[in-house]
Amino acid sequence: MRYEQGDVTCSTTPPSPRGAPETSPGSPHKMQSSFHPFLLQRPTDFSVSSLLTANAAGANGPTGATTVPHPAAYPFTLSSTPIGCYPGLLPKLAPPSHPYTTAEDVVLATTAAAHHHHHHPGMVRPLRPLQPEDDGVVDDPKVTLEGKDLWEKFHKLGTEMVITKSGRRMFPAYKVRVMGLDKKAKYILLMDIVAADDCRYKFHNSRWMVAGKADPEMPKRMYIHPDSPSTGEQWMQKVISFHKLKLTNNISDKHGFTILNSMHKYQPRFHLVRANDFAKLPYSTFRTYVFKETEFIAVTAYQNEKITQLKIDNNPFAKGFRDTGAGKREKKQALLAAQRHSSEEKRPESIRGTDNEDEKLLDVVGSPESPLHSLHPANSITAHHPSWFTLPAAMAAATAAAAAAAANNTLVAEEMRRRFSSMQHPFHPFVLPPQGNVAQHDADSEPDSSCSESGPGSSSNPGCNKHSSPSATPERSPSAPGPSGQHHASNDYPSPDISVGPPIHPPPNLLPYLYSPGLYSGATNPLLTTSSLFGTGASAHPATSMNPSLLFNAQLALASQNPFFSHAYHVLNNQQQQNHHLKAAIASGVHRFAPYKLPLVPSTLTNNSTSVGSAFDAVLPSLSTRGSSPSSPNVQTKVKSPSVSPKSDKSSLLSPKLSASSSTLNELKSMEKMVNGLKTNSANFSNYKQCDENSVGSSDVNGNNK
DNA sequence: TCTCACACCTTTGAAGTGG
DNA sequence: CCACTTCAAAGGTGTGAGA
Repeated sequence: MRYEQGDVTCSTTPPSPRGAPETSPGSPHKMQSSFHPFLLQRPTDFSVSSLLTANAAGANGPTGATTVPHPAAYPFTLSSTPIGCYPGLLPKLAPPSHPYTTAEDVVLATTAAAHHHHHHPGMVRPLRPLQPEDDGVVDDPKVTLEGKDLWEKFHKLGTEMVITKSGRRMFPAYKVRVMGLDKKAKYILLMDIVAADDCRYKFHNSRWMVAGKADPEMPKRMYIHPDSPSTGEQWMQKVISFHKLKLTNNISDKHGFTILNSMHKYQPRFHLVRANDFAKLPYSTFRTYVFKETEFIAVTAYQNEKITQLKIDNNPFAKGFRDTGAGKREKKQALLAAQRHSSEEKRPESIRGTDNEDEKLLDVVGSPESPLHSLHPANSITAHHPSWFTLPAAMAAATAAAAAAAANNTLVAEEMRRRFSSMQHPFHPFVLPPQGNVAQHDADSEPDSSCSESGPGSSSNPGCNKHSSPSATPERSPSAPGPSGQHHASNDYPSPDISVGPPIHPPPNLLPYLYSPGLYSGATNPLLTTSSLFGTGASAHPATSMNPSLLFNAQLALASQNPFFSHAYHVLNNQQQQNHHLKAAIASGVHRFAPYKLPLVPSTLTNNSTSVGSAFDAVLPSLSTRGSSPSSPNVQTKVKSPSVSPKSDKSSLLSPKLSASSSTLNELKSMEKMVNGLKTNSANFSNYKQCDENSVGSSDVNGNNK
């Protein structure tokens, strides 16, 4: 790579609202991510019986894995009956008007389900928390990026992804191959796209440059692979493609597409979660993998002609624009070629080199000599986390399908399964404060083998902090490939940055919140974005007309911020320490922790990541923070100290001593606001708890699916 | 910077055909 | 009944004009 250690700087920027990746030793970037509860099942490829016992499966793995529920670990609920607190028949059977489920579907489904079981409508809520991962399953996931070569080609030029109002697919498609899974255990695979930094970019003089502070972040949505959940064996048999994920710049999008800001840099992430069903998702450990080469800048129209050409050359849908085709481009290129030819004949040799000017501009970006290079904030361990975890309507409907199945309504169940088997699973936005996502860290928790690479991406600069780069590791010298060699040492592909996210305790009264009219009144913004929730959005007041699904997610976010839950999680955490299963999990690198608990244990940082040279390296502002940067040498090299870097966003999250950063304070304030808003609904919690308790031990079954 | 209509292309699935 | 082919519709592309 072209990064020099000395060029690496640590961002002093406090945890960005957008979150930042937490890194851990050995390339894997373990970030304690908090995810929020939403409890739906996706029945795809699952038998009705499995649907009936979805939750039960959570207790007793479908594979026969012995998963002993530990009620003590879950102070709130532990029913094994999916129907217990999430009863019902399906509400909507008619196919959605669009291939993407909306949260509205979820709400409707859950509402109907509740009605069907004569539960208090207002008490509609997700399935009770399930016992996650105490299954004794030991796996060692290794994830490789498919089409890495192509991704690198784009990355070197500065990948651009077109976003449109109607939604646009990514190209190259995000595909991964997973190995090392437990063959019989079930996994849920997801991906999301997070802001790579706090910058807005512009394409000037054939290169990307920082053009200021980023616009308010768009609502976050997570995409669940349609085949989820499937067994490890099934996942390992094929290439896992997320090609159906669509990008949009339409903030009002109701399809569940991933909403991005144009001219902003993003980093796709892959999440691997071992869970039998969606209901367990929020409480399961997320293994997050980040492939630096998949970083891109969202655009409404291509800026770099080379990117355009690369797309045309490789995307079958764009064949019509290839040179061999008869498209307009051919004519244009022919014309350009002719012009170039004629002009070259007239120009002296010294000037003719100008043709390569663009090349240089682009190529230089990755040059170690470039001053811009020094800005790379690989060490900017800003706590990057999936700070959002939205509830896919598909999952809600799926859960409803399970409920329907439970009610012997096979037709309904089948319908629901059919309906959601082929759609994208949109999640709706809501974001948690960084604190909530960063908890403990275990340097040895993640196998290096699966996450040995993936280098830091771009750089940081004043007013523009790189944070999505999960890498807390220093840049690798161009001449000094990482431990695993040039990109592909142990594997054909470099391992991604990986992080292990924590499960969080479920806010028991999520749905009750959802139906609290007073909570979201007065606004007209249909989207209650996380931004708005945290005061960074345009809308400070949720709308009464808000899409129920979005509202739901917002509720989840809010609920998750409730100190009460944090405390519960803390208790849970302690209790779990007693559990030998948990210990085993910890030993294997999987940790649970209280998502919102501070202080946090910093992770060990290692410098074994590699980075794919990218044009993005040049998008940094001329003002380098290198010299003055508090960048800690400890961060630049392998670090196993909790003190990490004082300027690290991540460190600020991990260490109580650093929690006093301004940004952290702001986030705390935001949390306080949300909590205040939740107080009015806190009474609902007791109801929820009671319900869960009533349903404890009411189920069994297995996950004989498929 | 963004949106839109457009031509060109692939993908998908239903319908048709033959063994 | 199955496998294969054909066909049309749906939908994924980048383009370029216009806002």
